[in-house]
Amino acid sequence: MRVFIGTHVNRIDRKGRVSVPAQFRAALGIETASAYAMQSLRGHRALDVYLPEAVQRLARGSDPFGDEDEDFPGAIFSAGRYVSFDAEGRIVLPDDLRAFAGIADRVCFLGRGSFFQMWEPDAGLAYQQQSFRRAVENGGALRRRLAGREGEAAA
Amino acid sequence: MRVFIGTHVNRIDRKGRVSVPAQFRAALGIETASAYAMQSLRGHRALDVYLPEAVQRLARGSDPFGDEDEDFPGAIFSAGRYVSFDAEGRIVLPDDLRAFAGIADRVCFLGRGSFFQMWEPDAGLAYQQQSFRRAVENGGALRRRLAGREGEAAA
DNA sequence: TGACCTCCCATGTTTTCCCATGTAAACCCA
DNA sequence: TGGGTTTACATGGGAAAACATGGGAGGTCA
Repeated sequence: MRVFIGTHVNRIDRKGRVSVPAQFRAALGIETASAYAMQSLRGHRALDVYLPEAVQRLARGSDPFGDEDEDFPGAIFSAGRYVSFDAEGRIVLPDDLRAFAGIADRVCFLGRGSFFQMWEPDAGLAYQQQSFRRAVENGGALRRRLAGREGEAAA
Repeated sequence: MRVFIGTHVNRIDRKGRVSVPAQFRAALGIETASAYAMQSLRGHRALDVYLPEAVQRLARGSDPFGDEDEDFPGAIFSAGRYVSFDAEGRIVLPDDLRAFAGIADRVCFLGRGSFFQMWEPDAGLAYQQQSFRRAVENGGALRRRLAGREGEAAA
């Protein structure tokens, strides 16, 4: 199973290229030559990056969002872009996406399980800490899920 | 059943490597080449370490296009890292996790049953003693719980 | 033709792999 | 049971591989 985990900060060179952390590339799968990057649907000043399959699945209409919601799929397909990797594992970040996230010369990669995000480093780290603090406050259920103690003791 | 028991203090070398106590490695299982280390969800200045499956379990059923609630387990994925063992049973502790726990050149490993923690030694030992004292004071309830199980050794 | 993009190569740094060593615990045998 | 020996473990360091990063050449599109 592919899981995006951890926090990484990489530099953007003058050509607009940035290395995607090797761990994330591995999680995308070696056979994957591209990913789908879009303005965050979660209201963050950040970019969400998905597996190409995830977007295709959405395009086929097999998503949990009903047909009555035209905005959602529309937003997904107009606010995003496929980004492809060069031989060194870098992507070129399009200017408009970069502007949306306020990214200048460094990118903060946040692993979020089934996808990952790209942030301006200060904002990304601040968000990470804040959302982690929330998780601690409400963390009982999460802890049980991690420890494998919901139901039975497996760990 | 895999149980993490006991307290150990090991050194971090100049490359950031630290030996995981042999007992804990055995509890993780020889087939386990890695573990999941993350900022403690318990509000401690420490790192919680789980079996890799724990994260898989959490990642499963997480929809990349899910609603705002996904934001919540999402914090777990950015707050941690897979750490893998070398042939000598050591892991390298990432700088950010190390900073979070205030760990300099020594690590205190605390077994906590279904997982274990890594602490800065002074803080970890203080916490261990304090929580043990609390357990003694509330011993009645604890003993009743223990009595319901077959014999377990305490550290 | 010029701006831009992509593929390819180069380089310094970090990480991983492999082997060596000191020490402490476990084992064995008289 | 005492002493010697072996094994397991934590720790250290060098060499090789992986990685992030930088820049140039050729190709493309307007």
